[in-house]
Amino acid sequence: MKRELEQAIQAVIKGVFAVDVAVELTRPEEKFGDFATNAALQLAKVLGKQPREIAAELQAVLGEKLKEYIADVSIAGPGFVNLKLHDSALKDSLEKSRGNKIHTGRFTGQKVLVEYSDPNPLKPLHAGHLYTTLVGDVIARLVAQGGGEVIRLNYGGDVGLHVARSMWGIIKELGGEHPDKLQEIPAEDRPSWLGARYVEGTSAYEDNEQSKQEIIENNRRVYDLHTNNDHESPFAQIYWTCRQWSYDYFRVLYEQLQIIPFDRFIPESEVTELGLKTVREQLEKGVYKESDGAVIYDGESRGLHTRVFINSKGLPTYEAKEVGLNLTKWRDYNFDQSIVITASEQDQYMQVVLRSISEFERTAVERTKHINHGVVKLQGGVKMSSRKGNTIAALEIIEAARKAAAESGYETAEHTVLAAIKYALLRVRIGSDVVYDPKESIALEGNSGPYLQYAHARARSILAKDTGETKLSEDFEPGERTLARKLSEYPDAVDKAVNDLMPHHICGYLYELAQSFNVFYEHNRVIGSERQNHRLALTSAYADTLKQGLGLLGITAPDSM
RNA sequence: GUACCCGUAGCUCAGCUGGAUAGAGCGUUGGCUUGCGGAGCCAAAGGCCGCAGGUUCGAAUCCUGCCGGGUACACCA
Repeated sequence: MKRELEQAIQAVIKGVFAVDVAVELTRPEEKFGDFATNAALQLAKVLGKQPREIAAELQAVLGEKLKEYIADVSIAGPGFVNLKLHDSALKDSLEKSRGNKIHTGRFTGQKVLVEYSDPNPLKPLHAGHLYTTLVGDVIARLVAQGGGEVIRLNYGGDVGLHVARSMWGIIKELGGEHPDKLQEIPAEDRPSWLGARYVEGTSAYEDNEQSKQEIIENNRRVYDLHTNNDHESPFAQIYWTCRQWSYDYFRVLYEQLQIIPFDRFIPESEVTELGLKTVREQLEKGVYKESDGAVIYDGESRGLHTRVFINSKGLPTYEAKEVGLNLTKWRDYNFDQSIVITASEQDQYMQVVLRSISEFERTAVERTKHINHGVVKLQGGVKMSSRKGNTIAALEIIEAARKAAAESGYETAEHTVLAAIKYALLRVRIGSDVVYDPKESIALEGNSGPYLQYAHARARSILAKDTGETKLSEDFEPGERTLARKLSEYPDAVDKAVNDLMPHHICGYLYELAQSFNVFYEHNRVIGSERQNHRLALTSAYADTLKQGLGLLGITAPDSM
């Protein structure tokens, strides 16, 4: 509806003023109308006329040309042209979008890679992983909604200094390289046990020169064990066992979170060789340079940071592996678009890597989009650094939510806890930091996931009372119209979320929608009313829209709670 | 020091490709409610949109500077 009107208005403007402008309709306050355009304001300068004068001309022509849809055209303020739909047109637009899967088309026919979550084996999962996992899941859903063929990728560092640190802690705790001793650790303790070993290894690396050397040696041994395909040596056995523990744990967590499964896990060890090889090749072509025995990319002369890709020991750093990852994606998928979602602290680093790759694989980089997100803080605002071990663990967030649920005073199912967490993290614009308040997230009043679940269940319970005909009528009473108008905005909200790849637009819309319904419901009887069929239809459209929107956010909407 | 991000109500956040009186939620204060799930509804108080300039008919939104916070800056990821 919106798009048709925009095109029609654009054509009218061209006809009347012989000017091409991009008309974008906005949703003004209800008292002004259903749609508004500031085209007259924009045209004022071009045409050298008063905005209101232009608006008046538009008003006359639009009222005539669009009378099929538009009941009223008015001018307000400095020169806004406001359009009010006929009730029948509003009804049509509701029915058209009803039940149909909306494809905005932004990604139609495109193969789109979405990489997110990216946990490292042998390292604790922190709150940021939880966040990036949830955000990534929804972004992938949005791409699919936009008609894209989505491939979900999960990249994880199973080689590198961080692994070497954990290995150091593990071996020390086991009193030597004794893989058999690992069996003594109960399955449920393994994630936290590994996490503790990582923290020990990290402190040792920082505080003790001898330990540091041992860890550096571990790093080399881990790489070697991959090149030699070693599964036999005690060191290798420890490594593979603990690596598997981590992957098992990730899987459990993802299932708990009810995210759509990944299509592929790419461990760093899989792309290391390609990365190393490529960087060496491009070193000869002059893309990378040697400096102090290391291979670097000279970002500084291009306004970026200079970063090391291969260290002076000949081992690849994260940068070289990232090169390998990007080329692997490009070769394996030949994607139309590749989206990578990480914390914003990686932003400048990623720029360097991509910039370097663009010198020899330009198209791949042009099609790559890096989305930064902020960090998650628990309500007190504690900062986190996994290296220092003072991280908020992913589980802490979940436990905090459960605790708040237990104290909430209503019966909370697991799906409600999940809804609380997801919604709380998703409702904030991607890029800014998120302060997670467990109590607020689980609350049934206010802008929360559980509130929306409840709102949905409540509407369903009305519908369950009467199975009579649900049919929209041709006219709306004022209270009904406000709700219908809000309902008709759903495609716009989804559109916006898909185009910007910003889930919070959907959160905002859904919450407004629920408020609209509550107002309607408070003042208008549904069952037993003369307009029962009509109002049931409205309620039904509302429940479906809510459910569909929550679904896009990966949040379930049960019929009762 | 350099670069990037952020600064909107007591708190948590929308609004930022410039446009109508800057919006929500929580909290605070007052009211509604013997009925479809009141977990709601109605209303009030609460804002130099960090500060100062600039561009513009028009700036929370764009530009510059400053202040405050975060992050990253060579062999970690």
